[in-house]
Amino acid sequence: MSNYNCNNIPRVKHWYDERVTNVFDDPRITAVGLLFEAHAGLSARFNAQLEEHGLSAVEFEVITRLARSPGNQLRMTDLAAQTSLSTSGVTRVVDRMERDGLLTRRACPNDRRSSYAVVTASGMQRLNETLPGHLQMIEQWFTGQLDPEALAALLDGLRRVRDAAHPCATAGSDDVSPEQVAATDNASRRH
Amino acid sequence: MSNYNCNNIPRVKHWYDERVTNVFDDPRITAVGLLFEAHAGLSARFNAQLEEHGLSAVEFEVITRLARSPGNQLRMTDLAAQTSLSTSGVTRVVDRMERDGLLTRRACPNDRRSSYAVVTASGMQRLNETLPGHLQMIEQWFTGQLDPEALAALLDGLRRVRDAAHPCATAGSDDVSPEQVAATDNASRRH
DNA sequence: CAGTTATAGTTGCTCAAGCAGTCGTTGGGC
DNA sequence: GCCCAACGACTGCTTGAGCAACTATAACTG
Repeated sequence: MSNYNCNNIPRVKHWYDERVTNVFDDPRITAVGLLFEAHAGLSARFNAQLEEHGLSAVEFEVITRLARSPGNQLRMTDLAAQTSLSTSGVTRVVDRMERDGLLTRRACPNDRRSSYAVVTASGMQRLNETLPGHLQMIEQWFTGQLDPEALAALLDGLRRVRDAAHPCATAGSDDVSPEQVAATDNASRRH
Repeated sequence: MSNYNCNNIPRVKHWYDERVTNVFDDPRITAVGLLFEAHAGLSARFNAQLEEHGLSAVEFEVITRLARSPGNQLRMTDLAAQTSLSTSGVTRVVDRMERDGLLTRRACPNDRRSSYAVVTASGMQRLNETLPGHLQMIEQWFTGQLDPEALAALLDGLRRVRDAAHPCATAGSDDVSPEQVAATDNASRRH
């Protein structure tokens, strides 16, 4: 669904305010629609594949960000910062993932307030099982859809939009971005 | 937050599997990161502006899709199809918006199972208050960030990705897309 | 060193959303 | 005309997430 007729609307005029009835053709609206739909479509594909491996998008992002960090670990707060989850959100994801054996908590030696979330061997294994398929999905539905120049142009445009609109990601390192894959939804509320 | 250091990780090797430690540089990952972060950034900006007018992203999408439909109304099911909300989700959003006076339900004359969600005058007014600012946001954070050719290239790329990845939107009409603005999150689960 | 303030993480509460089940309605096959 | 499958909307239940309050620790200030 979601296809359907998607409204072959005859663009009727209304007594209220006829601006409203025409405004929807605005190229700006179309542009946003494209970006958002591309995102939604990719999310859907990715989620399906991740689910095959028993991971939600958020979990995948969490485990990914941990795995790429030194020692396969990150303090809860830093994890929150990277995942665009709130700290309480992180507490709970880590709860679930710890329960599932993918992660463990480890006390931070120099700061007794902090604790690390650490990927377990089992978590690494899960990630290794999941990643190749994930990359393949990206290739199949995204990067592989365009020839190199078109892709470069697309990424270039995206980068500029990202740099403008994304309140943070720009700050820390310049091309940090890799794999917001999960964030996506939540991100909205916080920045 | 979410900036922070975003990990200036020295890309340590681990005994588990060194693939994992390098894989994160993969350009495919970066590509997805850009798209998702651009989306997240724009969502955040848009949400902030919508909130000023007392609308959530979902509500904005709902009212927008209704307003652009003949008679400013749509059957609940069709609305669900267009918004990438489940039908029960639509029931509830419409509940809330009806409570807030933005929408009304109207019985469908020829099919007693169906009912229409209709935008009220107050709802139209709210939309009219909200839209100009919204368009301005799009301009400011998205389309205005790129010169015309770059924008065209970006949109072209997005369209191809969208057409490939978005399970539906392609079906009904070909450029239906306008304003998934809200969807974005949910979409994932359904397609 | 004492007292204050800031930080890290967790927990209670609320809310939005989906799924699955329900009820009424419709339409097709006989 | 009767029966049964399909459909449209709604409701109960569960889940995931954020906010705000709370606790313990750390850091600062005098």
